Amino acid sequence: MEKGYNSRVPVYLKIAYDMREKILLGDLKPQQKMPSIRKLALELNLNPNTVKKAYEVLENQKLIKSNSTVGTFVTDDLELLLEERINNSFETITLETKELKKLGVSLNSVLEGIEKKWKVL
Amino acid sequence: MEKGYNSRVPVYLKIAYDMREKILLGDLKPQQKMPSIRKLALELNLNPNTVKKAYEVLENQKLIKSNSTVGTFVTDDLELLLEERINNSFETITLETKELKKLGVSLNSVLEGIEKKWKVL
Amino acid sequence: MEKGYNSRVPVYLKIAYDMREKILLGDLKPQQKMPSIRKLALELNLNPNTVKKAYEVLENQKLIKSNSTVGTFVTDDLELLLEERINNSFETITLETKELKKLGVSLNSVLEGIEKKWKVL
Amino acid sequence: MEKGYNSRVPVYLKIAYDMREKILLGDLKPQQKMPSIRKLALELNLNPNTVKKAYEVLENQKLIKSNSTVGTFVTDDLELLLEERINNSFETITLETKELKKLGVSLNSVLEGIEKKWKVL
DNA sequence: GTGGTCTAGACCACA
DNA sequence: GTGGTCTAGACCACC
Repeated sequence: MEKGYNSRVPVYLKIAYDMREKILLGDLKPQQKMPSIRKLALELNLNPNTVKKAYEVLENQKLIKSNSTVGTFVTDDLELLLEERINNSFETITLETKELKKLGVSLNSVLEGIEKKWKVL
Repeated sequence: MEKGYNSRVPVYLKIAYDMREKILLGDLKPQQKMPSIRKLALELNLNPNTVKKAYEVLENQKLIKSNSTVGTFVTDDLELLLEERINNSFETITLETKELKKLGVSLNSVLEGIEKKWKVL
Repeated sequence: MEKGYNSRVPVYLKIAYDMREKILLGDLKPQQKMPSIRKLALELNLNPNTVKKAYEVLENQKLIKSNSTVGTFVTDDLELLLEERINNSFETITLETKELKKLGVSLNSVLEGIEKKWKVL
Repeated sequence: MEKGYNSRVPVYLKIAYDMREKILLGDLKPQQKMPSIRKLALELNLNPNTVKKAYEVLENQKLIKSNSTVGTFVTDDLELLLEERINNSFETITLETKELKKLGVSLNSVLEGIEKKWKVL
């Protein structure tokens, strides 16, 4: 879909996404120190501001917490946070399901639709 | 200026929601004329501007179409519109499902969760 | 690995919460020895690591103090700690109140809202 | 409290705060166009990136929505958003109140504490 | 014209 | 060392 020069996902989002994966998969554990902005920038051959922006994204998602003069750390409330996320997702799904029911879609259609997509996800 | 603790959703949104229900349930049919803003305002004992705002919401959702000289009408593309809505809902559900999968929730948990809620909806 | 739809809060947090209650309510008194991790794990039919994690939470909150050779004890600074907690809560409430004022909520709405909830708490 | 060179609130937060005020007070209305990043930067004699950062803060708060190639606009869901904010604040206050009750604080102390602060806010 | 991204590099406070 | 802020200025895509 995209290639070369203009791979239209911003660099800072890719970094954020990668680090998010590492956190979710337990590669980076709660309370653990993240690589420092400068170091990661050097390593990835990027401007520190770009890395900073990635970290800001993760901080907005409460996955990490920055502490000036010390470093950046994976949140210690990770499990709680994930529970919250899961509940939120279920809530959204419930709302949309409600909508579908009102629009005349059957329960089976909904379940099948989800099941079919699940494997491809 | 002052919002009480129990004020919850603004009135104009409630009206929009109610009229939406009537349209989706076929109580108001495609191409049918909506009650005039003034009449509805009188009936509900509200400021016409509030009703106008509700109608604007519905028009943004393409459920109705305003024709300044003649009145307001339910869209004639209702079927198409509903299909679009259904697709949108499914898309949202797919996105959230993707999120849930990544967060470690099983397909069965998702399906069961939806099924359980469905009956109560 | 797998989180069911109804799993809600992780077990170790529940335990931490329960023990916290016991400490705050004076069921476990300052300087008193906490049940040993192994004993509590047996009693609750849980993995000792789960209990250990709960104790870590409480230690982070300075409610207990671990002494590797002797055991785990309720802090002796409990009074001071409670005062701190109360101040923190008041500070949070003040911040939120400030927000509410800016959003146009009246003092009476706030007070009434709190009073109403208080009885149900 | 602060003066001169080192007034320790970052410029971008001041801007965000000012614009937020304008939105909440209705000075900038829902769906209305915000001043463009470049124009505001010129006007305030700042680097566009600084203004951009301020706008990012507001966008994170869902108060505004950026639309490349067109401009930045006050959200059209403002009323709904504010309702949500109010409910959130009340929820937080309720949680903290619950905490205070458990810590042995009386209802009157809580109400008085809030009332005293309210005037100074 | 608009916002979005990214670099290069400065200075700050804190410890 | 750390993160936080800010400037200066480039290029991009979209319309």
